[in-house]
Amino acid sequence: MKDQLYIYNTLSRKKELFKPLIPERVGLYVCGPTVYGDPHLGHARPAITFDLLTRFLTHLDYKVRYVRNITDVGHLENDADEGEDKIAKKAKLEELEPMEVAQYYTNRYHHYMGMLNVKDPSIEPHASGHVIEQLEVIKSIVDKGYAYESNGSVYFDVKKYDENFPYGILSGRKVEDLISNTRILDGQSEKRSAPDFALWKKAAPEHIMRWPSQWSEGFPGWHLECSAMSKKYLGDQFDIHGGGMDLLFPHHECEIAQSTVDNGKIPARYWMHNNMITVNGQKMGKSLGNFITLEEFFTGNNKNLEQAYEPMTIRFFILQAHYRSTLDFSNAALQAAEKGFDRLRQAMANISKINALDKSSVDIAIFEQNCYAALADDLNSPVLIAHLFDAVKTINSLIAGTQSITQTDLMQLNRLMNLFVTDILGLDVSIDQNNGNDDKLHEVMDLLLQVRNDLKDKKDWATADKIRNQLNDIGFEIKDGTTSATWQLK
RNA sequence: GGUUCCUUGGCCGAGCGGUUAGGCACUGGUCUGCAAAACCAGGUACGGCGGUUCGAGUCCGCCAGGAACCUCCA
Repeated sequence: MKDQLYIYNTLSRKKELFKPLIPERVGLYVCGPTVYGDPHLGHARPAITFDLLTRFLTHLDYKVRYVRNITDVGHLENDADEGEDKIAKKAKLEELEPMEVAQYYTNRYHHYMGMLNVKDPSIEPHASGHVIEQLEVIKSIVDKGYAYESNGSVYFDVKKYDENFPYGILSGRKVEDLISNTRILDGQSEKRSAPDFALWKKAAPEHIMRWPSQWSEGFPGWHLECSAMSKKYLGDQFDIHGGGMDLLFPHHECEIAQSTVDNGKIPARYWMHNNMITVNGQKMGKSLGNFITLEEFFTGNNKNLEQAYEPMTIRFFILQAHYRSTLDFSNAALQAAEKGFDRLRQAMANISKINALDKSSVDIAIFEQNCYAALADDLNSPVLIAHLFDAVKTINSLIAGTQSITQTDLMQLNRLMNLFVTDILGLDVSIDQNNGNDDKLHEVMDLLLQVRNDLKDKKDWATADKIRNQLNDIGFEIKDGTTSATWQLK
């Protein structure tokens, strides 16, 4: 199984067999959030995608070191020459220390990712805590002659790089095109050429986030933190680099250029990019202002939401699409996901009600094989889920008595459902908190249903229906069986 | 303008040359006092036009429409 995982590599634009540099170990670096705003649905996608990846790799017995950064410096707005740091800008706006802003949104990010059942990475380095490492990378690049100083700032020399290395191998861009297609250069530009990018930026007097360096008091450039921190925690070269497709260019391209000069090799061997979540076919994003925060999804407090959605509905919704496809948000799609997930969750709870027989009409081995094959095929979670729904049908049929299963197969079925649904897809199917874990409530409900049963025996349908309807209004779903009834909270 | 990619049934979404993806919704049946749930059954879609092939949503070309990136963005 381990030697059959195929991953789509953006570098080659092909699915490739995954082979780690060091057997049994995987080094994974994923671009995390810039903490200057509340986490929205778009942030959930890479978090869940790479959570699925680490869960699966871990299941395959790899020892995974998962590094996901927190960007709390850098990421200039507008043109580099007049850019303003996003965190600093927000801080000024809210009259806070920049670190207060970063801390606040970092906490929020952690909280909501936790609700989505996203496991913490092994290391979560902050850019602000790695300025020294970033300065070292700059020095290394300057020493090798691929960067130049200009007015206290340091820029990466893309033209020179392109003479000796393949600039654009990830995004397919050509330097000449970049030069000719860039808008008219700012007259005061400190850059020699349009595609050059800042490694170090001299701070304007009003700029509050600043560190000393041999060039100026300033701050590190956009793309540097990932080069510096991946090197520190994963080495000169590691296995997988992940992030959103919108980071492909220029961020990851620049990262490759920096690290290649610094270490003499491309930093990661497999580059994975998750696609965007869209709203009406358009990317959900901070700048477009069409994003819905996770808090809003969970409370329903947004004009575009018809209702609140549970975190697991959101997770299921995202996993129902392949990570490399765009996923269009709509209430209808989310409501469909909610119902589908509920059916899956219900079936999971019902496995315990199945009676084993001495013969199986179901083939568990094929089911298992199908599930693994789906995951091994570039993490095809929608196909995996399709197979899981086949199992749901099987479970329901077993309860309905139209199929049979042996004790051995039943245990295997139970194990596999838990493995794929809970452990690997990370879907929390527990319905405890939702089902009233109050013993007294159970007793009262049982009493009520017993009374109703007596009414039914007397053919007092009016009163029996009244009880059922009103319980329904309160939020209890009543399912009548042939002899007794069961209930659950909706 | 450049680079990359997408267009599948009522909706969401798989599919990588040849047999039903799956979910939601819908229709009929079974069960039920009636419902609900569940089970059984049902609808045959692939933007347009050419081409390759015994055979094409699936490969190639052209056209139409859309998206992402080329400024920060997951």
